[in-house]
Amino acid sequence: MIKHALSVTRQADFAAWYQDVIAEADLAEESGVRGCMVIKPWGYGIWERIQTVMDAAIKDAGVQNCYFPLFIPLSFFEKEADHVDGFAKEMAVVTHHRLIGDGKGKLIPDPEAKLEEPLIVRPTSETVIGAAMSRWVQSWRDLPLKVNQWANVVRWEMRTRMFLRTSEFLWQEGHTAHADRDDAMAETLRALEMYRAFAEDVLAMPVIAGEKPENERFPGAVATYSIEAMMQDGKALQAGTSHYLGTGFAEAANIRYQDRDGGHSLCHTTSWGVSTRMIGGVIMTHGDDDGLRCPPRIAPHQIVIVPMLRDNEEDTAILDYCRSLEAELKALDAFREPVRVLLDAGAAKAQTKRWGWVKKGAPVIVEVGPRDVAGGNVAVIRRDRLYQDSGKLDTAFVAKGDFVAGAAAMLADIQQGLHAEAKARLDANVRRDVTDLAAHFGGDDKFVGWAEVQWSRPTGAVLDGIVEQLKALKLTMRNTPLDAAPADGTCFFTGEPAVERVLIGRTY
RNA sequence: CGGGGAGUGGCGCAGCCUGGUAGCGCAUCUGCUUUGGGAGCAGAGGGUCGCAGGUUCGAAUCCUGUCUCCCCGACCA
Repeated sequence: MIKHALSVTRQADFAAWYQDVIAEADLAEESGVRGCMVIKPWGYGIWERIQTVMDAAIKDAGVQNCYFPLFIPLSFFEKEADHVDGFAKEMAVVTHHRLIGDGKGKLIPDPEAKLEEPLIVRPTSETVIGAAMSRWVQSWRDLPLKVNQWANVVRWEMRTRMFLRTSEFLWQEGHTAHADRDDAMAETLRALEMYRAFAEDVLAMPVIAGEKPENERFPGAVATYSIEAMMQDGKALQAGTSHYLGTGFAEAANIRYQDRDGGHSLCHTTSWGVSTRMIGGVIMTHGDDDGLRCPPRIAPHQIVIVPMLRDNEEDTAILDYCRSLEAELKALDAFREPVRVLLDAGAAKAQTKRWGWVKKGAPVIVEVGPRDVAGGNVAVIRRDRLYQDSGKLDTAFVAKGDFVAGAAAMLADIQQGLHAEAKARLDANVRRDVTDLAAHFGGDDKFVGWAEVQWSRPTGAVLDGIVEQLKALKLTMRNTPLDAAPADGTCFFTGEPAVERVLIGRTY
């Protein structure tokens, strides 16, 4: 019987387990402000890694970073009807700019200081960036225009969950303007592919990229694409979105250009984003009953050295040995970056530190005690295979030089192994033989995955009916995978000839 | 917004029904003994019980009001 580091298992209560991982791995905590969290150093360190790698990919695509205001005038939203319809229910509004005492020891908004026009705390920035684009785009020579910002946004969600849906969250939002549909659509799909590759290669999180059905589109978009990841409980997580916005936003913000022939045309715009939700995805993709398993590429520390200090004269020798090990490891590259090493020489007990790093999911933990120093060894624990078959902690005692020589390859192996494990789970849980959704999703299986069915892509009332039918089973359509096999049968819902395949499942 | 739960040392909780000025575990500090699967023993410090009223000789406990957070649901880029 293995003694695990967490008190709740995934099998027993997945939701409680998720919250326990966040607490035990020191990723984040409740802030006392409704739906908002404090992201702690380890959690924020993961976000910084996501930012670093994603930012490089964004810049590689010729997109430039900018920063736009947190506050957006209400009138900006009113210009695009679908957009405001989609967000109206969840917008935080600033109405006053000053407080006064109410005479009872409390502060209240000063009625004299009411804003003439309310300001919205941005839920997304299409409108304010569109206003800038209308100034910046004059000629066909100004296109394409591609900007991105790293920012916080606020959406007043009814129900929040740490990382997955918080009232305030951190993200990047890319916004581009193009001369025509083809160029804008190419950009939309480029961003989608960037996200797919990022999720797979960096987060080790396999995803399915596809187009969202009409009812799941971003408010105001002509087409919305997503990457969908499967969590260990079989639910889907929308981990990134990319939208082709057509000319609607360009019309609302008056983004026009003069073409080669002297005529004026509306731009075609796109927007795309990923957020701190990705961290929730990493937790539910790679976490186990001992906490998080952090993929090496986003681990703030890839290798943590834990000296077994005992407050005696041996400590100096142990620390010297650890420092030389740290220096050797830091000189290495893994994934074409310097290896990130932490020598945890703090005052806590060695065992406490070890289990702390296990729960945080540091990919490799290296323990160094007096016996290792004497023998020139290190004791290595891989987070992706913590236990021997016997249930004992799997600590490998190897020569220090051998460990250093193989460290980069070990990190690559862990990264690859985590991906393979998650990919196998995704593949095994997408079912293409489902004939009865109620039976499949209503059975005793605790963690049902997704069903892929053929459909005729109906619209309007027929689509609404399907959505209602799925809703009764707590199901939604995730996306129509871009790389699915061509349709060759009839629609699961209407019986008409099918045109494509669509994924169905429960979602976060 | 509907349903449920919770606000008591840093954290997690008990006490409340049957009022008598607060207790436990973890953490912290000190000492000694330990040390490669989360140490043991002894001792110490730290809270006036979300907030505001009320009842009472006396309120964490009873009453009224109020605020906040969490969970489930509805909703949702």
